[in-house]
Amino acid sequence: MKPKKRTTIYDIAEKLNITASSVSRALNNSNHVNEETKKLILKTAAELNYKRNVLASNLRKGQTKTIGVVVPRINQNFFSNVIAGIEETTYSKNFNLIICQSNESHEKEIKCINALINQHVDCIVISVAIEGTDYSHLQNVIDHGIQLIQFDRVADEIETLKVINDNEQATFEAITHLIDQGYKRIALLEGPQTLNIFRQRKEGYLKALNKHKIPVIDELIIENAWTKELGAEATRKLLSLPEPPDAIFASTSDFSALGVLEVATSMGFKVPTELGILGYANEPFTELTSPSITTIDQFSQYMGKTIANLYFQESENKDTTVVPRTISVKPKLIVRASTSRK
Amino acid sequence: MKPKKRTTIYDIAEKLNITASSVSRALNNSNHVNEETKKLILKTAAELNYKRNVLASNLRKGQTKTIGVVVPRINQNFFSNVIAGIEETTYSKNFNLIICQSNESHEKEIKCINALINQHVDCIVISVAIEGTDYSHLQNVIDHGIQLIQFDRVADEIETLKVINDNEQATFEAITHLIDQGYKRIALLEGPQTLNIFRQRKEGYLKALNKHKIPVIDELIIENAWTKELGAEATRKLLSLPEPPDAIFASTSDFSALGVLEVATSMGFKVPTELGILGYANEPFTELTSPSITTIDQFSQYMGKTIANLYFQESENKDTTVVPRTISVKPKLIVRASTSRK
DNA sequence: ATAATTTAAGCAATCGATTGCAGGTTTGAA
DNA sequence: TTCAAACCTGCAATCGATTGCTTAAATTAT
Repeated sequence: MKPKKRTTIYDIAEKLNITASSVSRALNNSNHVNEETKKLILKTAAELNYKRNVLASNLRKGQTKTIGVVVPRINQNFFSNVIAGIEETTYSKNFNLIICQSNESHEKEIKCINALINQHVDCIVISVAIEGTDYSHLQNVIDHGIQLIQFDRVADEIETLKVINDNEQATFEAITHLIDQGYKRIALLEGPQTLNIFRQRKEGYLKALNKHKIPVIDELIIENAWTKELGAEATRKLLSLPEPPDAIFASTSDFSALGVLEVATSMGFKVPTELGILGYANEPFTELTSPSITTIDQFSQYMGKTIANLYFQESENKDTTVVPRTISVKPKLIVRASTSRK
Repeated sequence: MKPKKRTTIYDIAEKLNITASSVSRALNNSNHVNEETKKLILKTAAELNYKRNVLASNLRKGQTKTIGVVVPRINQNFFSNVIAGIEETTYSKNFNLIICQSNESHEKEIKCINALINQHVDCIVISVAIEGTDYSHLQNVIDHGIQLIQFDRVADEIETLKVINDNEQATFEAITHLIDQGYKRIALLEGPQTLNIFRQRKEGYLKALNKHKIPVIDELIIENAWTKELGAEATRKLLSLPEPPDAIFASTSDFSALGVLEVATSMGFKVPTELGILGYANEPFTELTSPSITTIDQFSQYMGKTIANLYFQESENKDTTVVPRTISVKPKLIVRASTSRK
């Protein structure tokens, strides 16, 4: 690579026989520069193909106009939609986004966070990995004076702005729907209980059963079934029980629900008549399976926009300190064929 | 937000009564520092929760260890997989990724590129938007001495490193497969011919027909059918013809093929017996539709890794200038139910 | 015509880390 | 014992943009 020398404000200054200060002021549209010279500077800058060195600028200003986002997986529909939502707002505010994925690894999550702190981003938005129970790296973000916003999967004990789904309520409604459809033995595939979202979903499940006086059967609750493969495995076990369930709620994801559907089909269970299936997240594919899968939409893009707006609101009133608070978005049950037997 | 003062090397230096130079050297593990002091410095740095200011460091070094990626859409399977592939390599090399999406808008693509130039990224990886025919913004990247790597959708006239699919060959094989299955009137949904990939796919289509002496019928070639909606619309038109096609190749994407499938099904055409459907990109959902959709896999993650490796190879031999060249990855036909009628 | 004010532009320090050069000390070889 | 090599460490400049302060010039008010 040719080490092409880039144009700096000094080059422009030299060419016009003025100082870099004036060039800088002109480029920042300060009104402490003569209109004529300003025009001349702008014109020369364009001619020389000048591009501001943001490194220098940011170093001086102590602000990078950059938001870092850490998600478990970029290519999971929910997360990519949240990112799209964030981007919509940040783009209009001329902010940059640095996107990192933790791949569900705690160790990598920490590395990402540290990289973002090093980068002096103005804000970090995170949904934590499945792994890990220690969140001192998040505290560290705060200690460095960086605004932290958690979403979806949040560490309760770290007090920050949080944007979450009302998982419990959504699950409650979903299970109620299953009961309405006449399902009586409803199994739950649960995610790691270290994560708030999975605890809340379980809670919604239990409350719905309780309300309808349906007994909670331990063998119908399967831990850690949060991938397609684990969902499939769990289903194989469940459907081989002497008294198998007549519905399975894959509380962790639609991927898990997909695993359920495939195993159920291959084992000859008719969906939805003999087995109801309910997923979570409204991945696009849930519409395409046969039968299509009932699921819960999280308004992911809207969540992203909410997150970004929250940041800009807060950063505007610098004087007052940030009050940790939680914004809860109510998800929506999307009823499809896999649970419609009436 | 509290404007917490961050620890700098000067703070460490002051505390230990040495100079910042030594601290810097110790932190960079230079061997020009006494082992004992080095240890002491590292210990103190950890105690003070020191985080290197990459802005300052990069400014000084003129290198950011950051690669910028510009894609039309982050949440399209092909692109998110390429990104995942890139990330795998860059992560291991301790490089950062800044990901931008153009949303298929030329104007936004230019803004992204300029933002990345401002950020002084070391390399820009891009797959261009559907919109646009002027690629001076890419030339501009090169003029700023930034390594540019194009992939998939490339601007032929800009000489850079390129990583592409052999679209023509892949299409040729796909169409040959259709012919083998006995399809005779094969329609083509083509993408904007401004993009190389769509031109190549059309070329493969034409060559395959020619080779088998099948006449090319103009009314079976539909321009600009590159979204699900446009694919659906095109299909409605095609299947209403006096002599409708018996197969449709959605050369633009699986989304388009999905539109074809939905319309065909709703119009009562049996797939694959009465109508064969072929997509492009091997989106995960193609496996889930009924019938499942035959498509072409592009080894997207592998492409991503190839791109990143290419960059690191090139950056290692700084002395020699980069020779523009093209690496072609051969995609693979995935035969599924939607074209299997034998 | 002179003082007061406004406007324009320069000077120089600053952000934090890096690094070539130089000075000083220690070690080892002759 | 003397000199060279090896090893540490400090000094000061540098990366490029920004900005408070100052000075000079131009404009307005008195």
